[in-house]
Amino acid sequence: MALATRERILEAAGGTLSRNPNASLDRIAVEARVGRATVFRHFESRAGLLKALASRAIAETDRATRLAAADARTATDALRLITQAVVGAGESFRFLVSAAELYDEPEIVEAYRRQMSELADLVGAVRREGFIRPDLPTAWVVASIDGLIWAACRAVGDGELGVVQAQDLVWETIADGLSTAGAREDRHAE
Amino acid sequence: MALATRERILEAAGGTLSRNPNASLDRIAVEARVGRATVFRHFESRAGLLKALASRAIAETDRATRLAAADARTATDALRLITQAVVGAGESFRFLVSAAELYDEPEIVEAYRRQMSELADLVGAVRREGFIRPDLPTAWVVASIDGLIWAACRAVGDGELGVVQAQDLVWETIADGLSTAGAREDRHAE
DNA sequence: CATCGACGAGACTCTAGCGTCTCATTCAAG
DNA sequence: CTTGAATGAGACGCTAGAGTCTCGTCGATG
Repeated sequence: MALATRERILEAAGGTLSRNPNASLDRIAVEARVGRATVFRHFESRAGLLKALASRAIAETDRATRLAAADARTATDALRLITQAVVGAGESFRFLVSAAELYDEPEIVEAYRRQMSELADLVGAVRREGFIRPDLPTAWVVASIDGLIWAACRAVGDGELGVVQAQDLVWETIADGLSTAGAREDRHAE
Repeated sequence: MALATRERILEAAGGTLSRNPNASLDRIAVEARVGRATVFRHFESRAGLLKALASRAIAETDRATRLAAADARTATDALRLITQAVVGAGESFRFLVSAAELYDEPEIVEAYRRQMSELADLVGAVRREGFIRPDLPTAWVVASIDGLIWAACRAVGDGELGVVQAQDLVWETIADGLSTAGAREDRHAE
Protein backbone atom coordinates (compact mmCIF):
# COMPACT_ATOMS: atom_id res chain seq x y z
CA MET A 1 0.00 0.00 0.00
CA ALA A 2 3.03 2.24 -0.31
CA LEU A 3 1.62 4.16 -3.26
CA ALA A 4 -1.80 4.68 -1.73
CA THR A 5 -0.22 6.02 1.45
CA ARG A 6 1.96 8.46 -0.41
CA GLU A 7 -1.03 9.63 -2.37
CA ARG A 8 -3.09 10.03 0.79
CA ILE A 9 -0.38 12.17 2.34
CA LEU A 10 -0.19 14.40 -0.72
CA GLU A 11 -3.96 14.75 -0.77
CA ALA A 12 -4.12 15.65 2.92
CA ALA A 13 -1.21 18.06 2.58
CA GLY A 14 -2.90 19.85 -0.30
CA GLY A 15 -6.14 20.20 1.61
CA THR A 16 -4.62 21.16 4.92
CA LEU A 17 -2.11 23.62 3.50
CA SER A 18 -4.74 25.33 1.40
CA ARG A 19 -6.64 26.05 4.60
CA ASN A 20 -3.56 26.91 6.66
CA PRO A 21 -0.31 27.48 4.77
CA ASN A 22 1.70 27.08 7.96
CA ALA A 23 0.20 23.79 9.06
CA SER A 24 2.70 21.51 10.80
CA LEU A 25 3.67 18.08 9.50
CA ASP A 26 1.99 16.66 12.56
CA ARG A 27 -1.28 18.27 11.55
CA ILE A 28 -0.91 16.98 8.01
CA ALA A 29 -0.13 13.47 9.25
CA VAL A 30 -3.23 13.45 11.43
CA GLU A 31 -5.30 14.70 8.52
CA ALA A 32 -3.92 11.88 6.34
CA ARG A 33 -4.57 9.36 9.14
CA VAL A 34 -0.91 8.44 9.07
CA GLY A 35 1.93 8.47 11.57
CA ARG A 36 4.24 11.45 11.39
CA ALA A 37 7.20 9.13 10.85
CA THR A 38 5.51 7.74 7.76
CA VAL A 39 5.52 11.16 6.20
CA PHE A 40 9.31 11.11 6.45
CA ARG A 41 9.39 7.60 5.00
CA HIS A 42 7.81 8.95 1.82
CA PHE A 43 9.32 12.41 1.65
CA GLU A 44 12.79 13.60 2.46
CA SER A 45 11.62 16.63 4.41
CA ARG A 46 8.88 19.20 4.63
CA ALA A 47 10.43 20.99 1.68
CA GLY A 48 10.44 17.70 -0.22
CA LEU A 49 6.74 17.23 0.42
CA LEU A 50 5.97 20.76 -0.70
CA LYS A 51 8.08 20.23 -3.79
CA ALA A 52 6.32 16.98 -4.66
CA LEU A 53 2.99 18.69 -4.20
CA ALA A 54 4.01 21.54 -6.47
CA SER A 55 5.43 19.16 -9.08
CA ARG A 56 2.14 17.32 -9.05
CA ALA A 57 0.18 20.50 -9.67
CA ILE A 58 2.56 21.52 -12.43
CA ALA A 59 2.33 18.12 -14.09
CA GLU A 60 -1.44 18.24 -13.90
CA THR A 61 -1.43 21.61 -15.63
CA ASP A 62 0.92 20.33 -18.32
CA ARG A 63 -1.38 17.37 -18.89
CA ALA A 64 -4.41 19.64 -19.18
CA THR A 65 -2.52 21.89 -21.55
CA ARG A 66 -1.55 19.00 -23.80
CA LEU A 67 -5.09 17.66 -23.87
CA ALA A 68 -6.44 21.09 -24.69
CA ALA A 69 -3.91 21.61 -27.43
CA ALA A 70 -4.92 18.29 -28.94
CA ASP A 71 -8.67 18.85 -28.74
CA ALA A 72 -8.96 22.50 -29.59
CA ARG A 73 -9.16 23.74 -33.13
CA THR A 74 -8.31 27.33 -32.22
CA ALA A 75 -6.04 28.98 -29.68
CA THR A 76 -9.09 30.65 -28.17
CA ASP A 77 -10.69 27.29 -27.61
CA ALA A 78 -7.47 25.95 -26.12
CA LEU A 79 -7.36 28.83 -23.66
CA ARG A 80 -10.93 28.10 -22.65
CA LEU A 81 -10.25 24.41 -22.13
CA ILE A 82 -7.08 25.05 -20.14
CA THR A 83 -8.77 27.63 -17.96
CA GLN A 84 -11.61 25.28 -17.15
CA ALA A 85 -9.24 22.38 -16.53
CA VAL A 86 -7.25 24.41 -14.02
CA VAL A 87 -10.41 25.50 -12.22
CA GLY A 88 -11.50 21.87 -12.15
CA ALA A 89 -8.22 20.88 -10.54
CA GLY A 90 -8.34 23.93 -8.29
CA GLU A 91 -8.00 22.00 -5.06
CA SER A 92 -4.50 20.98 -6.12
CA PHE A 93 -3.49 24.58 -6.65
CA ARG A 94 -4.89 26.58 -3.80
CA PHE A 95 -1.97 25.82 -1.55
CA LEU A 96 0.50 27.21 -4.08
CA VAL A 97 -0.67 30.79 -3.66
CA SER A 98 0.89 31.17 -0.27
CA ALA A 99 3.70 28.61 -0.46
CA ALA A 100 6.51 31.06 0.04
CA GLU A 101 8.99 28.26 0.77
CA LEU A 102 8.79 27.16 -2.86
CA TYR A 103 10.51 30.32 -4.01
CA ASP A 104 13.71 28.67 -2.86
CA GLU A 105 13.24 25.67 -5.17
CA PRO A 106 14.81 26.64 -8.50
CA GLU A 107 13.24 23.61 -10.16
CA ILE A 108 9.72 24.70 -9.22
CA VAL A 109 10.32 28.36 -9.93
CA GLU A 110 11.65 27.48 -13.36
CA ALA A 111 8.66 25.27 -14.16
CA TYR A 112 6.31 28.02 -13.03
CA ARG A 113 8.07 30.55 -15.21
CA ARG A 114 7.85 28.17 -18.14
CA GLN A 115 4.11 27.69 -17.69
CA MET A 116 3.52 31.41 -17.38
CA SER A 117 5.56 31.97 -20.50
CA GLU A 118 3.55 29.30 -22.34
CA LEU A 119 0.37 30.97 -21.18
CA ALA A 120 1.66 34.29 -22.45
CA ASP A 121 2.42 32.68 -25.82
CA LEU A 122 -1.05 31.19 -25.96
CA VAL A 123 -2.55 34.57 -25.13
CA GLY A 124 -0.50 35.98 -28.00
CA ALA A 125 -2.01 33.42 -30.36
CA VAL A 126 -5.50 34.13 -29.04
CA ARG A 127 -4.85 37.80 -29.62
CA ARG A 128 -3.89 37.12 -33.24
CA GLU A 129 -7.19 35.27 -33.67
CA GLY A 130 -8.84 38.57 -32.82
CA PHE A 131 -10.48 37.42 -29.61
CA ILE A 132 -8.61 39.77 -27.31
CA ARG A 133 -8.91 43.53 -27.32
CA PRO A 134 -5.71 44.88 -28.87
CA ASP A 135 -5.40 47.71 -26.36
CA LEU A 136 -4.87 45.36 -23.40
CA PRO A 137 -1.24 44.56 -22.44
CA THR A 138 -0.52 40.83 -22.56
CA ALA A 139 0.84 41.01 -19.02
CA TRP A 140 -2.54 42.19 -17.82
CA VAL A 141 -4.42 39.56 -19.78
CA VAL A 142 -2.31 36.84 -18.20
CA ALA A 143 -2.58 38.36 -14.75
CA SER A 144 -6.34 38.79 -14.88
CA ILE A 145 -6.90 35.24 -16.14
CA ASP A 146 -4.78 34.11 -13.22
CA GLY A 147 -6.80 36.24 -10.83
CA LEU A 148 -10.15 34.98 -12.09
CA ILE A 149 -9.02 31.36 -11.89
CA TRP A 150 -7.88 31.97 -8.34
CA ALA A 151 -11.21 33.61 -7.48
CA ALA A 152 -13.07 30.64 -8.93
CA CYS A 153 -10.98 28.10 -7.00
CA ARG A 154 -11.56 30.05 -3.82
CA ALA A 155 -15.30 30.28 -4.40
CA VAL A 156 -15.49 26.55 -5.07
CA GLY A 157 -13.40 25.75 -2.01
CA ASP A 158 -15.62 27.94 0.13
CA GLY A 159 -18.70 26.20 -1.18
CA GLU A 160 -20.10 29.33 -2.81
CA LEU A 161 -20.14 27.82 -6.27
CA GLY A 162 -20.17 24.38 -7.85
CA VAL A 163 -17.19 23.32 -9.91
CA VAL A 164 -19.00 23.23 -13.25
CA GLN A 165 -20.69 26.53 -12.53
CA ALA A 166 -17.36 28.13 -11.63
CA GLN A 167 -15.74 26.79 -14.80
CA ASP A 168 -18.43 28.39 -16.93
CA LEU A 169 -18.45 31.66 -15.02
CA VAL A 170 -14.69 32.10 -15.30
CA TRP A 171 -14.76 31.85 -19.03
CA GLU A 172 -17.84 34.02 -19.40
CA THR A 173 -16.20 36.68 -17.28
CA ILE A 174 -12.91 36.49 -19.11
CA ALA A 175 -14.73 36.92 -22.36
CA ASP A 176 -17.44 39.43 -21.57
CA GLY A 177 -16.83 40.85 -18.11
CA LEU A 178 -19.56 41.33 -15.59
CA SER A 179 -21.59 44.10 -17.14
CA THR A 180 -24.70 43.82 -19.26
CA ALA A 181 -22.88 45.44 -22.14
CA GLY A 182 -20.69 42.42 -22.69
CA ALA A 183 -23.35 39.70 -22.55
CA ARG A 184 -23.28 37.25 -25.41
CA GLU A 185 -25.73 34.39 -25.12
CA ASP A 186 -24.18 32.45 -28.00
CA ARG A 187 -20.73 32.06 -26.59
CA HIS A 188 -21.06 30.28 -23.28
CA ALA A 189 -19.61 26.80 -23.20
CA GLU A 190 -18.68 24.61 -26.12
CA MET B 1 10.03 60.29 16.77
CA ALA B 2 7.88 57.58 18.30
CA LEU B 3 5.17 57.91 15.71
CA ALA B 4 7.56 57.92 12.78
CA THR B 5 9.27 54.81 14.10
CA ARG B 6 6.01 52.97 14.53
CA GLU B 7 4.98 53.95 11.03
CA ARG B 8 8.32 52.85 9.62
CA ILE B 9 7.92 49.44 11.22
CA LEU B 10 4.43 49.03 9.82
CA GLU B 11 5.62 50.07 6.39
CA ALA B 12 8.53 47.65 6.44
CA ALA B 13 6.36 44.86 7.78
CA GLY B 14 3.85 45.35 4.99
CA GLY B 15 6.54 45.28 2.33
CA THR B 16 8.53 42.40 3.76
CA LEU B 17 5.53 40.22 4.56
CA SER B 18 4.06 40.72 1.11
CA ARG B 19 7.26 39.30 -0.33
CA ASN B 20 7.65 36.57 2.28
CA PRO B 21 4.62 35.88 4.49
CA ASN B 22 6.81 33.98 6.97
CA ALA B 23 9.43 36.67 7.40
CA SER B 24 10.82 36.82 10.95
CA LEU B 25 10.56 39.87 13.17
CA ASP B 26 14.31 40.15 12.91
CA ARG B 27 14.04 40.46 9.15
CA ILE B 28 11.31 43.06 9.47
CA ALA B 29 13.33 45.03 12.00
CA VAL B 30 16.35 45.09 9.68
CA GLU B 31 14.13 46.19 6.82
CA ALA B 32 12.74 49.02 8.97
CA ARG B 33 16.29 49.96 10.08
CA VAL B 34 15.22 49.49 13.65
CA GLY B 35 16.37 47.30 16.52
CA ARG B 36 14.34 44.17 17.08
CA ALA B 37 13.64 45.28 20.65
CA THR B 38 12.05 48.45 19.32
CA VAL B 39 9.49 46.42 17.46
CA PHE B 40 8.37 45.02 20.81
CA ARG B 41 8.31 48.52 22.27
CA HIS B 42 5.66 49.49 19.73
CA PHE B 43 3.74 46.23 19.38
CA GLU B 44 2.77 43.70 21.99
CA SER B 45 3.82 40.73 19.88
CA ARG B 46 4.11 39.48 16.36
CA ALA B 47 0.37 38.87 16.35
CA GLY B 48 -0.14 42.43 17.56
CA LEU B 49 1.91 43.80 14.70
CA LEU B 50 -0.02 41.72 12.18
CA LYS B 51 -3.26 42.88 13.73
CA ALA B 52 -2.25 46.55 13.57
CA LEU B 53 -1.25 46.08 9.95
CA ALA B 54 -4.59 44.49 9.12
CA SER B 55 -6.52 47.16 11.02
CA ARG B 56 -4.68 49.77 9.02
CA ALA B 57 -5.63 48.16 5.73
CA ILE B 58 -9.24 47.80 6.84
CA ALA B 59 -9.40 51.41 7.95
CA GLU B 60 -7.93 52.53 4.64
CA THR B 61 -10.61 50.60 2.78
CA ASP B 62 -13.33 52.09 4.95
CA ARG B 63 -11.98 55.54 4.24
CA ALA B 64 -11.93 54.89 0.50
CA THR B 65 -15.45 53.51 0.69
CA ARG B 66 -16.74 56.56 2.50
CA LEU B 67 -15.08 58.92 0.04
CA ALA B 68 -16.48 56.98 -2.89
CA ALA B 69 -19.97 56.97 -1.40
CA ALA B 70 -19.75 60.72 -0.97
CA ASP B 71 -18.44 61.47 -4.45
CA ALA B 72 -20.32 58.99 -6.57
CA ARG B 73 -23.79 59.71 -7.89
CA THR B 74 -24.54 56.07 -8.70
CA ALA B 75 -23.71 52.76 -7.08
CA THR B 76 -21.89 51.75 -10.23
CA ASP B 77 -19.67 54.77 -9.96
CA ALA B 78 -19.06 54.05 -6.28
CA LEU B 79 -17.98 50.52 -7.10
CA ARG B 80 -15.58 51.88 -9.69
CA LEU B 81 -14.08 54.41 -7.30
CA ILE B 82 -13.71 51.86 -4.51
CA THR B 83 -12.10 49.33 -6.81
CA GLN B 84 -9.58 51.85 -8.03
CA ALA B 85 -8.87 53.08 -4.53
CA VAL B 86 -8.10 49.57 -3.31
CA VAL B 87 -5.79 48.94 -6.25
CA GLY B 88 -4.08 52.23 -5.49
CA ALA B 89 -3.52 51.14 -1.91
CA GLY B 90 -2.57 47.67 -3.06
CA GLU B 91 0.77 47.59 -1.30
CA SER B 92 -1.05 47.74 2.02
CA PHE B 93 -3.12 44.70 1.15
CA ARG B 94 -0.84 42.21 -0.52
CA PHE B 95 0.33 40.77 2.77
CA LEU B 96 -3.22 39.97 3.83
CA VAL B 97 -3.70 37.29 1.20
CA SER B 98 -1.44 34.84 2.97
CA ALA B 99 -1.72 36.03 6.55
CA ALA B 100 -3.16 32.83 7.94
CA GLU B 101 -2.44 33.91 11.52
CA LEU B 102 -5.12 36.56 11.25
CA TYR B 103 -7.85 33.94 11.07
CA ASP B 104 -7.40 33.64 14.82
CA GLU B 105 -8.20 37.32 15.40
CA PRO B 106 -11.97 37.56 15.74
CA GLU B 107 -11.80 41.33 15.52
CA ILE B 108 -10.12 41.22 12.12
CA VAL B 109 -12.21 38.37 10.80
CA GLU B 110 -15.36 40.22 11.78
CA ALA B 111 -14.20 43.42 10.07
CA TYR B 112 -13.33 41.49 6.94
CA ARG B 113 -16.76 39.84 6.91
CA ARG B 114 -18.38 43.23 7.33
CA GLN B 115 -16.48 44.70 4.39
CA MET B 116 -17.30 41.72 2.20
CA SER B 117 -20.94 42.04 3.16
CA GLU B 118 -20.87 45.77 2.37
CA LEU B 119 -19.30 44.95 -0.99
CA ALA B 120 -22.04 42.39 -1.64
CA ASP B 121 -24.67 45.02 -0.80
CA LEU B 122 -23.03 47.50 -3.14
CA VAL B 123 -22.95 44.88 -5.87
CA GLY B 124 -26.66 44.36 -5.24
CA ALA B 125 -27.28 48.07 -5.75
CA VAL B 126 -25.13 48.07 -8.89
CA ARG B 127 -27.15 45.13 -10.13
CA ARG B 128 -30.40 47.06 -9.59
CA GLU B 129 -28.97 49.90 -11.66
CA GLY B 130 -28.78 47.39 -14.50
CA PHE B 131 -25.02 47.40 -14.84
CA ILE B 132 -24.50 43.76 -13.93
CA ARG B 133 -25.72 40.81 -15.93
CA PRO B 134 -28.68 39.33 -14.06
CA ASP B 135 -27.59 35.74 -14.68
CA LEU B 136 -24.38 36.09 -12.62
CA PRO B 137 -24.55 35.05 -8.95
CA THR B 138 -23.63 37.87 -6.60
CA ALA B 139 -21.10 35.60 -4.90
CA TRP B 140 -19.25 35.26 -8.19
CA VAL B 141 -19.38 38.97 -8.92
CA VAL B 142 -17.81 39.71 -5.55
CA ALA B 143 -15.25 36.94 -5.92
CA SER B 144 -14.17 37.98 -9.40
CA ILE B 145 -13.83 41.63 -8.44
CA ASP B 146 -11.66 40.45 -5.57
CA GLY B 147 -9.61 38.29 -7.92
CA LEU B 148 -9.07 41.08 -10.43
CA ILE B 149 -8.04 43.53 -7.73
CA TRP B 150 -5.58 40.97 -6.43
CA ALA B 151 -4.21 40.39 -9.94
CA ALA B 152 -3.78 44.12 -10.41
CA CYS B 153 -1.96 44.58 -7.09
CA ARG B 154 0.33 41.70 -7.96
CA ALA B 155 1.08 43.08 -11.41
CA VAL B 156 1.86 46.49 -9.94
CA GLY B 157 4.04 44.97 -7.23
CA ASP B 158 5.92 42.97 -9.82
CA GLY B 159 6.49 46.07 -11.90
CA GLU B 160 4.50 44.79 -14.85
CA LEU B 161 2.03 47.64 -14.77
CA GLY B 162 1.87 51.19 -13.47
CA VAL B 163 -0.61 51.96 -10.72
CA VAL B 164 -2.83 54.22 -12.81
CA GLN B 165 -2.75 51.79 -15.71
CA ALA B 166 -3.73 48.92 -13.42
CA GLN B 167 -6.57 50.94 -11.91
CA ASP B 168 -8.04 51.57 -15.36
CA LEU B 169 -7.50 48.02 -16.58
CA VAL B 170 -9.24 46.48 -13.57
CA TRP B 171 -12.37 48.47 -14.14
CA GLU B 172 -12.35 47.93 -17.90
CA THR B 173 -12.01 44.22 -17.36
CA ILE B 174 -14.70 44.06 -14.71
CA ALA B 175 -17.04 45.87 -17.05
CA ASP B 176 -16.25 44.41 -20.43
CA GLY B 177 -13.96 41.41 -20.00
CA LEU B 178 -10.97 40.80 -22.18
CA SER B 179 -12.56 39.97 -25.49
CA THR B 180 -13.20 42.28 -28.42
CA ALA B 181 -16.92 41.64 -28.04
CA GLY B 182 -17.11 43.61 -24.83
CA ALA B 183 -15.12 46.67 -25.86
CA ARG B 184 -16.81 49.98 -25.17
CA GLU B 185 -14.73 53.03 -25.91
CA ASP B 186 -17.12 55.40 -24.19
CA ARG B 187 -16.99 53.87 -20.74
CA HIS B 188 -13.38 53.90 -19.66
CA ALA B 189 -12.60 56.21 -16.80
CA GLU B 190 -14.72 59.09 -15.59
C1' DC C 1 4.43 -21.02 10.98
C1' DA C 2 8.35 -17.86 9.54
C1' DT C 3 9.66 -13.78 7.19
C1' DC C 4 9.63 -9.31 5.65
C1' DG C 5 8.07 -4.85 4.53
C1' DA C 6 5.08 -0.99 5.84
C1' DC C 7 3.38 1.27 9.48
C1' DG C 8 2.11 3.70 14.33
C1' DA C 9 3.75 5.41 18.39
C1' DG C 10 6.65 7.87 20.77
C1' DA C 11 11.22 9.38 22.67
C1' DC C 12 14.95 12.25 21.49
C1' DT C 13 17.90 16.18 19.61
C1' DC C 14 18.37 20.44 17.38
C1' DT C 15 17.28 24.90 15.61
C1' DA C 16 14.72 29.12 14.38
C1' DG C 17 12.34 32.48 16.07
C1' DC C 18 9.51 34.74 19.82
C1' DG C 19 9.46 37.48 23.87
C1' DT C 20 12.05 39.52 27.97
C1' DC C 21 15.56 41.98 30.00
C1' DT C 22 19.69 44.84 30.68
C1' DC C 23 22.91 48.33 29.56
C1' DA C 24 25.05 51.85 26.90
C1' DT C 25 24.13 55.63 23.65
C1' DT C 26 21.91 59.46 21.67
C1' DC C 27 19.40 63.45 21.60
C1' DA C 28 16.30 66.96 22.91
C1' DA C 29 14.47 69.80 26.57
C1' DG C 30 15.20 72.40 30.62
C1' DC D 1 25.41 70.32 32.35
C1' DT D 2 21.50 67.34 33.82
C1' DT D 3 17.67 64.62 32.99
C1' DG D 4 14.72 61.57 30.78
C1' DA D 5 12.75 59.37 26.81
C1' DA D 6 13.65 56.58 22.76
C1' DT D 7 16.61 53.61 20.80
C1' DG D 8 20.38 49.84 19.37
C1' DA D 9 22.75 45.95 20.64
C1' DG D 10 22.76 41.79 22.36
C1' DA D 11 22.31 38.08 25.99
C1' DC D 12 18.98 34.84 27.71
C1' DG D 13 15.16 31.40 28.29
C1' DC D 14 11.46 29.19 26.10
C1' DT D 15 8.58 26.72 22.79
C1' DA D 16 7.04 24.74 18.40
C1' DG D 17 8.15 22.11 15.05
C1' DA D 18 11.66 19.56 11.96
C1' DG D 19 14.14 15.50 11.46
C1' DT D 20 16.10 10.88 13.45
C1' DC D 21 15.75 6.60 15.64
C1' DT D 22 13.87 2.55 17.94
C1' DC D 23 10.59 -0.82 18.94
C1' DG D 24 6.36 -3.27 18.66
C1' DT D 25 2.39 -4.45 15.55
C1' DC D 26 0.03 -5.81 11.56
C1' DG D 27 -0.71 -8.19 7.36
C1' DA D 28 0.68 -10.35 3.14
C1' DT D 29 3.46 -13.87 1.12
C1' DG D 30 5.92 -18.05 0.95
